Amino acid sequence: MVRAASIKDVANQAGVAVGTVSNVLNYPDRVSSTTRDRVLAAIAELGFVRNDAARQLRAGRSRTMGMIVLDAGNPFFSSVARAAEEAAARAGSAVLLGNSSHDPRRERHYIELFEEQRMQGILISPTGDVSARLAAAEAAGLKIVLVDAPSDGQRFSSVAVDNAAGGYVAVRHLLDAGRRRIAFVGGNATLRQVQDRLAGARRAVAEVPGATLEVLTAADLTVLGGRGVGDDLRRRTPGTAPDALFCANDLLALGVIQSLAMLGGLRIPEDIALIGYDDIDFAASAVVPLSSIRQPAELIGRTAVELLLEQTADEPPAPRSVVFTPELVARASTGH
Amino acid sequence: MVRAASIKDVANQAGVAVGTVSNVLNYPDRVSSTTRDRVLAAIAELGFVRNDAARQLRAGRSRTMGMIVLDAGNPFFSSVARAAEEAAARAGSAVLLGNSSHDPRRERHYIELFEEQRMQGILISPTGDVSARLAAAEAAGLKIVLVDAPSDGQRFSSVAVDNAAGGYVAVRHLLDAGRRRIAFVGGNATLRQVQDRLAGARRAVAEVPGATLEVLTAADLTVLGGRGVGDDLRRRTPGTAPDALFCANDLLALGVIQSLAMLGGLRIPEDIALIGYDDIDFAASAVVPLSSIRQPAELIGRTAVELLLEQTADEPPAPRSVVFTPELVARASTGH
DNA sequence: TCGACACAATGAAACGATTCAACTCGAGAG
DNA sequence: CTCTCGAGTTGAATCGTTTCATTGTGTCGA
Repeated sequence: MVRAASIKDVANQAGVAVGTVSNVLNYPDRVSSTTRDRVLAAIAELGFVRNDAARQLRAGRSRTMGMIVLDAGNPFFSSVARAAEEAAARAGSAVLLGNSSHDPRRERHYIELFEEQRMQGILISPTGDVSARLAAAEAAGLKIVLVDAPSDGQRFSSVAVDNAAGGYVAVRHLLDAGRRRIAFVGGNATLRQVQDRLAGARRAVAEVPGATLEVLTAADLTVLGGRGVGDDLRRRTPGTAPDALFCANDLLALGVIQSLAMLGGLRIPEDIALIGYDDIDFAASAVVPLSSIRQPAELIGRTAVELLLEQTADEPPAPRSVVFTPELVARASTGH
Repeated sequence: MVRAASIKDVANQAGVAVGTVSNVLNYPDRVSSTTRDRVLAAIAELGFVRNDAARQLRAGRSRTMGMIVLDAGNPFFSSVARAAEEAAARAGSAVLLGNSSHDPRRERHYIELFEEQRMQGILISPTGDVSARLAAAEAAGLKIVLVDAPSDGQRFSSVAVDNAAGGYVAVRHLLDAGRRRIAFVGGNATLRQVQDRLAGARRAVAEVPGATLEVLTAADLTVLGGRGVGDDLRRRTPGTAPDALFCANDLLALGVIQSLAMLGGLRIPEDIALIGYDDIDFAASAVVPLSSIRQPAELIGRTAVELLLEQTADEPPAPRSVVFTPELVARASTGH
């Protein structure tokens, strides 16, 4: 096969004009059934597949949307992505996924890729402050929806979960269990979600006299990063370690559990209580079942697609921000 | 903004011909530095972004490749995908991800999407027998690499892990621990990987007189599916349950652990030993640290991209099949 | 002074689909 | 028999880029 069949080849084969073939593909009712059958037969015979680049060039825009997630390996994001794909498929659209891995360079790379491809829009969980870059993409006609991030001054639609509330609930839960020397385990400090969870945590601690909040930094927001923090804690002199840990996500918390519970030293929850964030499927099956803050991942993904499709209308409404409320799930790691 | 800036607008702005702008973008050395600077200034001023659809239309093919995975929520696949993305980025290419979720319809949808987009190629973990569909895509010029699946008669390049060997090693390990009433927990029976792991398991059982192999079916290859199997086992009359379980993947095994160890009844590994497959990060931090069969996910992803790039050469070599060997990781769930 | 040569820059053609004004052809009305 | 109408079909123009043969310009050697 030297060259893929084009619409022109189909037209020749069927003995009709190219415009007619195009009509068969896009407006079947405009074509008489005999002609239509002849064209469809030619298409089947030649194995013709429409060239989306050409269609897009003429149409000015693609029908697919791009999604950029912070960590495709995090079950929370894969749930969000999956729900988004399904919602898009139902609407006759498609989602293609890029994984920034918290790396602004890779994120930028995907934004540019999507912009070059003139995608319908971008669903993005930003690594940090990319609003300038996104504004440029929007100026080029892409619709932007921020996912799991608050709207940037109503410029873009967004779907988020109230991270400050989540952080507050998590630490409040630890305080209610009688813990006072709380530590927050975060990673990349520039990440908005993490900042907000920390802010909520601070607010909860401030309400209880005598309670303190220490901030620990993990290498990254992964199981491995959490294991590192756990290793550090085990090396502390007894009594100086916190009596409760609030981890910025479940992966971190699972890493801490791996380090503490398996390699010995501190016991969970007796010596140190632990709560994570996201309530991923693995949280319930950890060595010590992990308390967590549940976020409605599917709902987030679905809503993100809806917000984007809303913006693709001829007269798009003003950008909207949807905020969900997270929910405490108490398990053994905090004494339940 | 009515319309995104085109190369023609840039040419006007800079006072040069469109061909020159194109040269600045693609062959900067062909252009004098003064002209180049002028063009670059115009590009910056207009916020010009190359329209990839037009470029592709002219070039005949995209520079990005599509990847279709069976389950983006499975950490094994997300590791593979991530490694592939990185390898592609290093080669100046990009990977966009689609998630078939074991659904042949969604898989087909993505294949067609990639074909319409005239992607460079497709990296795919097929759900079942899609070789006819893939052959059509190949005839249209896409390069195909089968990922985590054996080659289909050398027609396509492929990168796989010897699943039969993995299944054999897993069950051999259970037998060596003195277990005799083995059960295999699989899901979708049409999945080649699962079939092969079962075949390896059968071979190991056949070598030991008195050993038996029962096959249990999970609703799907997820944590939830495993939990269902665990619930069934707990309801069996004592003594009729198997004394060892080989799960087709770690998600299943973790689900079984959730059901058995947490809700009580059978103890792991005393009453029932357990081994999974993939050795995902969460395996080590389970309630009972999970023995597993490790697959080199990063290596698989990287190799897949290499095989694809190999095929994009002007004179592509014959398709190659790379097969890796899995490795036993023994932990507490089998008595270590 | 002229020709040869390299280097820059030009601009028309091509890629494959969609769009749309124009055309054809019967059927039905007058 | 002519006119109108509308359904069906046609094919040229268009989208934004790349390619490449052609033209223009300046330098150098003879």
